[in-house]
Amino acid sequence: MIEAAREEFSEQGYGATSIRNIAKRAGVSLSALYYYYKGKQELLVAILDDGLDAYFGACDTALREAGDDPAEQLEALVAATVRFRIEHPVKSSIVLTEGRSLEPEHLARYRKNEERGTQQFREVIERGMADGMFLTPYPEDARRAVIAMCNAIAQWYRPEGEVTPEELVERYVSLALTVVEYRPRSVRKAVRR
Amino acid sequence: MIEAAREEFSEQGYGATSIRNIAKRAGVSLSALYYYYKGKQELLVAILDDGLDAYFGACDTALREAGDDPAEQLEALVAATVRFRIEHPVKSSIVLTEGRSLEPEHLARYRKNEERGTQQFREVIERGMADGMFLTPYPEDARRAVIAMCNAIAQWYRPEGEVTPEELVERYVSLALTVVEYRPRSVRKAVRR
Amino acid sequence: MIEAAREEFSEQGYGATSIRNIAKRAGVSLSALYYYYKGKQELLVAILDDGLDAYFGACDTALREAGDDPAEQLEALVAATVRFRIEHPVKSSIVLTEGRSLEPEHLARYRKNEERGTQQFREVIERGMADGMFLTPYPEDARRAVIAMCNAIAQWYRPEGEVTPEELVERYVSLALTVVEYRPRSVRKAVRR
Amino acid sequence: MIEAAREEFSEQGYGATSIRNIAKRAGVSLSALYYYYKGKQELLVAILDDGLDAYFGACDTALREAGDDPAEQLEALVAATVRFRIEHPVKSSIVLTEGRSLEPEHLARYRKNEERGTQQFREVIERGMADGMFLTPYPEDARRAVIAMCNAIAQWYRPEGEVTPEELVERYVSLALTVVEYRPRSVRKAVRR
DNA sequence: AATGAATGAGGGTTCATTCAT
DNA sequence: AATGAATGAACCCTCATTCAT
Repeated sequence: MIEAAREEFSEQGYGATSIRNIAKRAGVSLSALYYYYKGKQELLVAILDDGLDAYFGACDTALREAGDDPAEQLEALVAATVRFRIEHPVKSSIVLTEGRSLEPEHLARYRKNEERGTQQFREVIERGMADGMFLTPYPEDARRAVIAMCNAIAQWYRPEGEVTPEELVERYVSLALTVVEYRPRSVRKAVRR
Repeated sequence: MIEAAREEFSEQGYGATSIRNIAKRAGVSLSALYYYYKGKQELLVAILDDGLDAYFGACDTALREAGDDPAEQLEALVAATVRFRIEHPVKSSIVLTEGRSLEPEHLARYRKNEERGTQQFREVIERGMADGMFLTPYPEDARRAVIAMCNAIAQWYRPEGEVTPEELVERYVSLALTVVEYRPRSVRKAVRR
Repeated sequence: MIEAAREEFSEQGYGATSIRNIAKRAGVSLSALYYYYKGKQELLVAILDDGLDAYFGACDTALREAGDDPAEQLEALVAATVRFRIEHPVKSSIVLTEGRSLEPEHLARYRKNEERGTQQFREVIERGMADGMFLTPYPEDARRAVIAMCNAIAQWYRPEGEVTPEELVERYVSLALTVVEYRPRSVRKAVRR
Repeated sequence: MIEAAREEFSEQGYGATSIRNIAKRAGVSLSALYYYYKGKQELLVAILDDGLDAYFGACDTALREAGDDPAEQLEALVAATVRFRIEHPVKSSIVLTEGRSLEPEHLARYRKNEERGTQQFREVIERGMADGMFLTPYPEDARRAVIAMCNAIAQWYRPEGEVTPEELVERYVSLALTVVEYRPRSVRKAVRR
């Protein structure tokens, strides 16, 4: 039911989706849908909440398993994000595009959650800068770049493609480290001499 | 009139936009709108066509002014894209999000145009790889990353911000070169020795 | 439960009242309501029946306590009606306005009951006319006037007002006697001479 | 169209009336109805406005044609009201019952208009009291009684009945004068002596 | 060149009611 | 005795579009 809504929203956008089609797709009666959700907007809220929770859950787990090292943490975040975009392209696309369809009362909470995602990356990158591991002259833009490239995966990735998910994760981790101009400690020492 | 449509489409999405609101926003009668455009879909087509034309025009000009050097050409493409996203955020957002709202008959042409944008970047990067100027191990993913980070600008850039457009162009050019792991000829020579 | 229904019907009218709101107001589940009443219409019937019974009960009691004198009986009827309208404005308003919402099968009985109320007044006034106590040239219209003015109380009376219920009863009794042009026996004798 | 709405509202009440039935009754398409009226509520407002205007227009005319004499003016008001209730029972019933269906934004204006009707009667009666022509001990209640009895006509009067409209007007004028205990000047003089 | 009037389809939502439990 | 789940019909309203003028 919520899955059906997710797909419809994702394919046509919130505004263009008819709640009747959602019901039809879910194989439920229109009224049944209204029995469980107060309306179209509440469906969207439920979907967005779920999407954000799932994503942040994955991020938290990844961060917990990573060490303190900023590079490791950035790797963890990127890997988690890439995996999430690959495994949940529908959830991803809704979270990434339908925030604007929220009515004011739910928008605030959503924006705060969104900001939380931003902050996660920002902190890691800032710590990497402080440690001298990330050398990018534009940390904020680098952060945006990393996030944007990971998010875009949801739009183009198809499981039929030749690249395995794990291979893709590896690539994006590598790309992200390149973007922030990561220099491992050993190299830095070598350079210093 | 078309400008009004652009703004409505951009704010609410094609599906959620009412043609009446477009007319109201444009200060025209509903019938007048139908006199100039056959319908909602044709408005979208006109807007998308115009958006793509403007963007590709800017790319072509930039490429023409750049030399043969792949690095220079990548710089030109990135600069043109960033400028376009900054100066035309509305046009950009529609082109980047409302392709899915096209009915089948117009979709094919649109997809081809989209592909043309992809191809532009791909060719430049491939030439840079061939020349040994770009060292990224993942040229396709690097290309996607560059495009994604440039496109994202349309979503977050606000003219009130502290960064001037030209400063931003410079940053993104720099980031893009980082992503493809650009090594200028002189450096390469130095390294070789 | 029935009280909740009464209030909802009275505030918004039968047609505009939702059975869900009744249940909510009564603090009962929707199904519970259906367990005790077969449906919306039956609720209305119960309410109307109760309203009519209560009113006619009050009238009967009043008439029984009054003597045979038509003036006394008219006083009794008016006093009973006024009191009922004051004390039961909600019951009153439903009985007075929602008869039209009855479906045909219940309408007949309701109309007969309504007629009974009419008849009560009519008989008393006719006897007063026969006795020469009531001199109004238009007994039927006088009857309608008396009933209408008493009924209207349910619409405007507010307990916060300055007039006490008993004072109001007295006034309306007086007004009713005026309407029928009551002349006590003694006066009549005096006039005859 | 508005006439159809009037009849539906009058027969079933605003809340129970379907806008589709109004359209059907008017022989118009549903959309056509919405082309001329913004919605159900606006239809009601238009109907109430029209009803009040028509009634007050009749009152004004009647008062203008009457002299300064309070008795004459009361006669004029009663006659106008009775005629209006007879000739426009549908308009009357809506104005008299559907005020409660107004949404807050229109309610204020309506209440003010309603009050204007009240005031008209009140002033005339007060002047009659001041002149010593009306002797009723309860002028406010007498006013309410007169208004209530006139208004009730809309509910019961049927043109097939035996009483002609003009005969009814005469009766109600007479009843009203009885209610306020009108004593013509000549009589009062006679009594004084 | 331009518009007011009109339409049928479909929008989201609520309804009174039933049924399995 | 009492309820949560479910339904189909109907609700008010807005939609994109057409057409006579």
